[in-house]
Amino acid sequence: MPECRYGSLCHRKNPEHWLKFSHPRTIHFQADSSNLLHGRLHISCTSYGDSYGHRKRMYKLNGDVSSLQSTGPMTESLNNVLLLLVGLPGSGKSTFCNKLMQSSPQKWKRICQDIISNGKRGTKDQCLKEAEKALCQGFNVMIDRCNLTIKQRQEFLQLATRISAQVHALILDIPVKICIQRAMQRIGHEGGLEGKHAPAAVQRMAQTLERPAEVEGFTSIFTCCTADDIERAFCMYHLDTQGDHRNNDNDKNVSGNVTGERVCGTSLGSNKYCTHDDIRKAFSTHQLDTQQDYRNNDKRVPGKLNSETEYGDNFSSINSSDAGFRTLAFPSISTSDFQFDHEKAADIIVDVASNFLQEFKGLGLRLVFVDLKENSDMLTRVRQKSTALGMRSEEFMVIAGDITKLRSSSKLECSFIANATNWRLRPGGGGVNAAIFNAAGEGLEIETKKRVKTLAPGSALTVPLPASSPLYMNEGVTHIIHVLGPNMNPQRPNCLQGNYVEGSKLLRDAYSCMFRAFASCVESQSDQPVNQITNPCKSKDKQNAFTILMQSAKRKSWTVDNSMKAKHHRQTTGQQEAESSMKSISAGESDDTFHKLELDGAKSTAESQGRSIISKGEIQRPSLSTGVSKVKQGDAWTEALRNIALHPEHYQNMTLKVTDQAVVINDKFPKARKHLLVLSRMDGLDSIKDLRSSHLALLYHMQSLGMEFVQAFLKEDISLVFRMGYHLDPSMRQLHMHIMSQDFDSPSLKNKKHWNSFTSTFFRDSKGVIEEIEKMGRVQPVDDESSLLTMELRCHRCRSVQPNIPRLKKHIHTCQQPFPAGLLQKGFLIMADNENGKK
DNA sequence: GTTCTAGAAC
DNA sequence: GTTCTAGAAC
Ligand SMILES: Nc1ncnc2c1ncn2[C@@H]1O[C@H](COP(=O)(O)O)[C@@H](O)[C@H]1O
Ligand SMILES: [Zn+2]
Repeated sequence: MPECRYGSLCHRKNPEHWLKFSHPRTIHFQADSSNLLHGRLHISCTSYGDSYGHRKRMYKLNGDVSSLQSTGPMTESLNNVLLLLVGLPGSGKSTFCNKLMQSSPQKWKRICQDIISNGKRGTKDQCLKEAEKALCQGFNVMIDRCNLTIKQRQEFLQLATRISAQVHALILDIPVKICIQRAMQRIGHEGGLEGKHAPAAVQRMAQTLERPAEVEGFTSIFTCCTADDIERAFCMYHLDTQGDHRNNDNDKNVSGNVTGERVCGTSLGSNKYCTHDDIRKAFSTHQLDTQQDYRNNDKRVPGKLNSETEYGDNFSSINSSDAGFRTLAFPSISTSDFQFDHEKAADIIVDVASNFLQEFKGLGLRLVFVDLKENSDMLTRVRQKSTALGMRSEEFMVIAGDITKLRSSSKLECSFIANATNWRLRPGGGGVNAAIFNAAGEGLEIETKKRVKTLAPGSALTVPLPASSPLYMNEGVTHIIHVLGPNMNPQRPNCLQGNYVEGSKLLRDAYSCMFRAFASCVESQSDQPVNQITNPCKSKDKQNAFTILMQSAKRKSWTVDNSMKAKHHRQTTGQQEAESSMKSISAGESDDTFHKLELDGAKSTAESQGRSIISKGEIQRPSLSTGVSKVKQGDAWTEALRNIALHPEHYQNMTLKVTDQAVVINDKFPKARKHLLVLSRMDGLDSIKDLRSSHLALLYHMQSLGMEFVQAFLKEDISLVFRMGYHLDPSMRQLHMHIMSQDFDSPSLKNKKHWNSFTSTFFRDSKGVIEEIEKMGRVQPVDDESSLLTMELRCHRCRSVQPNIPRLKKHIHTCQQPFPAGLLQKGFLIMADNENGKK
């Protein structure tokens, strides 16, 4: 390839030019070139493994560094610079920016997306606007956001071109593990990325990194791998108009080509400004291997993409569960032997997958659709449809290959493989099922048999592979998720005889259960010690290791061995908290009038449940009925709310507000200082499981009624935080939304069930319910619903486990931890500031 | 859902 | 002996 005569100084942006001409990475600054930053600086990288978990790189810089020594010209030429910081959360972008802002506030403007909107997170557009404004006002501008991908940077480069600004990239190439550690430890982060949610998020982001390249249009690219590098970068960009703090003793030009490598890191926090010597040192030769820098813990196993073995022991606890993506490889369900229509199936796959990825984004989950042959019909269809839908290729891949040999033949690390099984979960039958049972060895059959004997169409069963399984040893697969799809083949049992309404529903269920089983396993793994993940069958807690999921309550009656239930180990009990101290705090709105409530007795008109208990071992017949709630009926007490909702006029003394669709009352047994109920007035609607899109108007109405009251409470007491939502399985009839202050400071909160019903995923936030119905048409089932109310007591803020209710109460009384970031992000917490509250 | 209380856990 | 939970009865 001919060399472009400008080499890496070439300004052309046309990609064709870059394809036609080579641009040698070594550049030679002319002795008279005013300075490094003014010219084009390119740092070449020689791959040998890097901090983002793949390769390290050795940076070489050839250039005349004379300019680096003369502070004058550098200062002068450094104007009209748009500096894009590129780095993971925790890489030190903001620290760098803040330091630069402190040292040269007259010259620089920091634009930080996390706080651009009056101290809150804003948009890229806002950043662009602000950047343009500041540049036009004569400032240099730092863009303090991650800027990891070409796309994320593109518009800033376009802006720079448009207004003829220089655009520099400053890459903070700090190892992922360091970033994670920092992100986990920090508190009060502007962007809220901190604590236990940080590892997955940071890992996921690390995977998306696309290194800034000149071809994008950068005037300069500078990479920092050590604290010293960062200091150096600081020196380069530091523009102190008051006078230069830096050591000027070494202002003779030192010219000549210097091959550069980094030196040991020093603390960025130190106020040491670079001397010219420092700068020369920066480009003097050092061997990375011999240096003690951030990277010396990396022990990479060659040939692996992103497995647990990627990192050294020191870091295994973080990386083992969150190393990059967690991947599920899955075959097409029901389309071969069960003869499901391919077009319909492909639509369902991409639809369910994209909804799933949307819902679980942030967990670092990846789905890989696998088919044996490159030219297979399903592969082509799924590929086309997922591309057309714009699904992100990092999260959703379509590949041809043997699903049991993904690592060895495709270098794809998949811990989870879905199996299109038969209803008896037996090996054989040809196709994927035979291949997987075969590859996994008899351990899979044994582990599967231990759990269930049969599987219903539209459901999934997760089975951890024994550590001795060849599939685990050779391919790194830790779990098989068995799935049974609908059968359209008259030659096979349970043929749906062309009923694609039911068939499609079941196929959706099948994929949805498969994906959820995957997600739930990944989520539960993140709490487990490493050895339980890498050796799945050693897991004591079988409920973490396998999950059976059913889409509807009908199929929920499908039972799972109780022996599999998580053993709940209690810790020792300390002294009990005095009940009286709880009583002294009035539990909000509790009111004597409630105690006068008369129950109308059971006057239920609703049809009986009609849910047949399906015993294990029976072939599951798909059902066409849609009623899925199982709110108990018949007992008088279950009707109390219903009576109020249907006859609010009889209960005027207790209704706080009555509209045509809903009634607001105080909870008779408040579980927090503020605890109201918004009762729907719709007869026959008892549970969120019965909700469909036709109920959306009602849900919005109930939510806005709730908001009215919350706002009023917040006016009274700015410190309160609220959630509004539904119990997944309410005990009382009549759909009702809880409005709860998050203090849980009430004597009526007495037991584990109370606590878990408001703090586990048993509590479904109104906003989330509405979103699920809008997107999926119904509320999505949770994995392992039965254990939600009996699981251990955890503080709703810091998630620490508490041994019993009195201790829990004592703990939450003083726990100051922020609420889990997920709740904030999803907008489930409503507070005075409303920073992350509902719309 | 709550109340009540036996007996497990401490 | 006291505290706490869980399950039966309502
Ligand atoms: N008679 C009643 N009047 C008002 N609230 C009640 C009454 N009985 C129970 N509750 C509350 O209604 C809620 C029903 O819970 P759930 O059915 O699980 O959503 C609980 O918070 C109870 O405290
Ligand atoms: Zn806490």
